[in-house]
Amino acid sequence: MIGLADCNNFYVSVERVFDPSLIGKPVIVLSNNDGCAVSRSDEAKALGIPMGAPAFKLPKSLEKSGLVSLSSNYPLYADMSKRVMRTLAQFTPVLEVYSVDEAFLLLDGPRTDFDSYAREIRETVRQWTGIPIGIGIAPTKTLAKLANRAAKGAGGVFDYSSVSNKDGFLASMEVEKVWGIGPARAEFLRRNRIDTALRLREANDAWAKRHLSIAGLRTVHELREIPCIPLESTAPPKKSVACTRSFGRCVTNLQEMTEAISLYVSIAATKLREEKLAAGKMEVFAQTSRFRGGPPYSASISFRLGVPTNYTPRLVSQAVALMERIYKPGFKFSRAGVVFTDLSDERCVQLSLFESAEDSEKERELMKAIDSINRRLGREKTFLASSGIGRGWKMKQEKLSKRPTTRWEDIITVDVDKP
DNA sequence: TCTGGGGTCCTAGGACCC
DNA sequence: TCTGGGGTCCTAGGACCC
Repeated sequence: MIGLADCNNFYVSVERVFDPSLIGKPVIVLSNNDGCAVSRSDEAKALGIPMGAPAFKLPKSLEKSGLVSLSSNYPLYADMSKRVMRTLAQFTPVLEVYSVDEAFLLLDGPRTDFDSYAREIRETVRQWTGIPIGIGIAPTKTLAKLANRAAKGAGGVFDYSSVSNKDGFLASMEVEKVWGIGPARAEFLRRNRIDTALRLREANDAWAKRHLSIAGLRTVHELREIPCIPLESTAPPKKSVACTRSFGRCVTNLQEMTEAISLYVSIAATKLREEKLAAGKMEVFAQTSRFRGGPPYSASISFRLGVPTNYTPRLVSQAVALMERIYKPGFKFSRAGVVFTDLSDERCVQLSLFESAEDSEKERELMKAIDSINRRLGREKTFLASSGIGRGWKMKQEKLSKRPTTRWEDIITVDVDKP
């Protein structure tokens, strides 16, 4: 049996832990630039504020209702998320952290009274962290997600396996409530008279595969209590790392665009290093706003990095060059970003210098970078393979190692671009 | 009239999730 | 004036290979 634990109104609940005066009030947490509502308390939902509502469009009258709008504080939410997950982990041998506020738990164990066990888990999380959660229980992940929705109106815990009228339960669930059915598929399904989870469960396999893809067929099977989506206790390695931002105002010159992309690249490169990853490919994009007037423009360009790297200076100068290629004067830009893909572990890293190799300060910088890589790799020596190394480098090179190597993971290449 | 067949790899775009 | 950010997976189609 699988449990899905989900934090209620997570960001708002975290804010309430640190400021209890917010309890009982309508509260929303806003996205970057205080753009739109990304988390709402029950009281805010009752005022009719939809998910994603733009803050500037909220009627003034809501202030009179006591609405509190907070800027988001993601490091705080990430920290609280860890605390909640650590608590949940005490109750299960297999915990899959699915998102910042959700986790699947394997409930097969000595306890078979799932409902009271889930209530115990729920109460412990509330006592230890202050965060209210709901738990849905079912034989498959997809059904556990549905059960979790039902838990909201059932005292925080809902066990699908103990439901006597399962058809009735599934018939009461609209098809877009099913995990994996988004707006586009829901509209398609409704056109084909499939408007509830029950009707989707009864769909023809071949038809479902043709129109909903293999993932949709899995969803159908999961509704039939056939597990198709396994629990994954260890997170698979990341396939991309990104930093993208909306500006909050129009940007109409290249200078600001390159400044923005430089910042985003350094943020994303820091993430790479934190995860001990190196990127093999970088993609830079820039867009105009789809909400504002003016001609629309959206462009992206990708660049293969040759030897993977997470070294900020090299990535920044490359990203600036890419931005210069896609930027077009005359457009009002509202968004830009960088996405790193083709990730590998950072044993294979390219460093780069953009000043003269004879510059002693730059030399020290590079040696520091190599030292820090060696420390992270738990290695005494990192091998240096490069062309274009000036006289000043010969000695350092020998100091590093003379051992020949042919394996990529032993190689750090150093580009020395003279000004 | 009639223009192979089978495979891989890459990319772009769409859909979905929180 | 002001409309989020970071991910994953799937599919179709093109380039390329023999």
